[in-house]
Amino acid sequence: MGEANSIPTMKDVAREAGVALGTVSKVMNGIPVGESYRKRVEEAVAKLNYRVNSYAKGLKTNKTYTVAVMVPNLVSPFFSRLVNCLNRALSARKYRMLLFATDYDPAQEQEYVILAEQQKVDGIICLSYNPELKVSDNVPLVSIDRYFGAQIPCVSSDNYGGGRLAAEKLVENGCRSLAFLRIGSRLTNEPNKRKDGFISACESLDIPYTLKIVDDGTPYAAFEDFLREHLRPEGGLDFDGIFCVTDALAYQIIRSLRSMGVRVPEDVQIIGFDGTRAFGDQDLICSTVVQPVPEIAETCVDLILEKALSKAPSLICLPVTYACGGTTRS
Amino acid sequence: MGEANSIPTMKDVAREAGVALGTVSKVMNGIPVGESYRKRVEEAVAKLNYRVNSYAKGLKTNKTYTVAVMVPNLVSPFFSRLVNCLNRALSARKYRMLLFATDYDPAQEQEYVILAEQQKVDGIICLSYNPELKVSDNVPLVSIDRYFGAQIPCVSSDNYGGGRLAAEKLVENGCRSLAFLRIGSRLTNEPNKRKDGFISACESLDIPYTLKIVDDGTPYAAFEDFLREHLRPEGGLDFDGIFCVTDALAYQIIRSLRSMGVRVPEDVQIIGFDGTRAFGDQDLICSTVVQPVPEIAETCVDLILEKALSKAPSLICLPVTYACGGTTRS
DNA sequence: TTGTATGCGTTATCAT
DNA sequence: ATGATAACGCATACAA
Repeated sequence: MGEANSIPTMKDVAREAGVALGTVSKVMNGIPVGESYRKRVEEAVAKLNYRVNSYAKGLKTNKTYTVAVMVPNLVSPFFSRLVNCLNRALSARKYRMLLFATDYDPAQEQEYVILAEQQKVDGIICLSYNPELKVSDNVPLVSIDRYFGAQIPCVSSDNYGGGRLAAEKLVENGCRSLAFLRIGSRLTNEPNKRKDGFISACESLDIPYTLKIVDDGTPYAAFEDFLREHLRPEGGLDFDGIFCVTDALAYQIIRSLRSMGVRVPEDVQIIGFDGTRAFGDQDLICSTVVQPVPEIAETCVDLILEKALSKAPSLICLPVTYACGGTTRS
Repeated sequence: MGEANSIPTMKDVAREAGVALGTVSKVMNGIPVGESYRKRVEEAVAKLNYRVNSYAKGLKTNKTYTVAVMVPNLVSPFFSRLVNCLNRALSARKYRMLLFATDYDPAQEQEYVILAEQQKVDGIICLSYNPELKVSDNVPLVSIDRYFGAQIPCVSSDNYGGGRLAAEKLVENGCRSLAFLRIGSRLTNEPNKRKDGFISACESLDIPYTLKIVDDGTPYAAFEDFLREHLRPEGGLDFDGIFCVTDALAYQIIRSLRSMGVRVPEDVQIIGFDGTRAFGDQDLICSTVVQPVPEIAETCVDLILEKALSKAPSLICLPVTYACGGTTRS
């Protein structure tokens, strides 16, 4: 009795195989044992359908092969692509992913960090909107898109370079006057540098530009008002190129413009940011600055599994690329 | 020494508070203890920044408050919406999510199930493409969209009803001849019933219909060929309404038709399936049969946490709704 | 090379 | 109500 319908343990395997407990442990961990022993153990494992208990193992070894990932949500294409790549990167290294969606709520973020700490994860990868997130310093942390300080590595796209690239591409395609549109968090984060790069390029190219920047939560109508103000009676707008801070915003702007009778890209060319594709893998939504999401994911995972996290660089910017999605001339 | 920089345990808390180990355990689990004791323990916990070790706890209690979720990927909008809702549903019940993306690979699916079993999860929720998936019967399993047998509850949309609904809506909107387009797995699964419902409605309404059904992996060009075959010299197609098995397919079909000069919805009306929105939360891609994803997620989580999974219904179909996304007249 | 014994951090069963 | 102690399943140092 006792072995009937309950989950088998190492002890059961040892008894079944007629060997000692330690021998079973060695076999399960790939430590050399006599060939005949190994075989008997393997047979017993198969017969009993035995699985090592990661909880008992983790308790002993202080290693859980689990990494927590924390993002605002999974429906935004950038986040879902990111989590998808992180998941692949972790799986490839035999790690498991514990996933938390925070809905941009700082309180929830803090709560999930505590949960992850309890879970004794081997590390936390987060894209956080809580500037004062508290994390015990005995659990490795890597941040995406937000710089927390020198001790915590931050991985992001080269947002500044991406902003420059967008302006340059618009000008290359014949634009003579540009606009930058942004909606986003007021918190300082890496994506805010898209604007700085854009302005920098405009100034070195000596191209006039307009900015329309609003805080998260502002109704979209603010942008429609802005566009209408710049509509010209003879058709077109006061500018012939627009850089939108994300593809999601670009998508809305394009809709608005078309409904106003402005042609894209004939009257105005538009570049977004992210590299979003319809249904994740079909065509681009718009011309865009593509974030290197697979590389971001790989970098985060490499960092978090690194022993010497403390002497890792505090900011790693990965190169972006430009892709034409039909809302620019090329 | 030993307590200096290492992670505090219950023993440390007990010593700090000057109480017994068991007392600390009781406080951490909300079991009544004397008021003065509780206070001293709480102070010690705060001072040491103590967190219970879920691994040790899980080892004792055989309960991990963790559920494994397995889906093909996170970039497909339906999957990412599903995982997003599952995550919310689990969080709300204080459960954690272990996430596995299988990339439609049966071997990986089997491997992840084993990982989940080792992890002693309290249950597995999966959307599987492995018809012979083996799961120990001591871990609760709930399936989405694939019927594994009477012992394993399967949750899905009312795909049959959705197929009927699509046909009915097209006819309501004036269509007199319909087509059904599908690409998908040859494995029997619930979404295959969309076709059956569609046909059933066409027949009861006495409306002629055409089917174009291809296996996963077939190049999309097969559909373009099909459309071209049915192009009429005088404009339009041999049919004036199309039901596509997913929004993703509908999106491609709409593009193809427009490039062929066929107007949507003037010449032909189109309905997809899923309820996909641009960027997860913006406008619909097309007119569509909306899957009740939040309800599917809630149902799965309720089932998996249920004690008596064995006497749960073996198939639960949740009601779908129709939404106009501009590719039908209404 | 194989077996034995101890302890990881917690809960739960006991006496007290 | 509180304190001591034995498990939980495993890895490992040590003995054989």
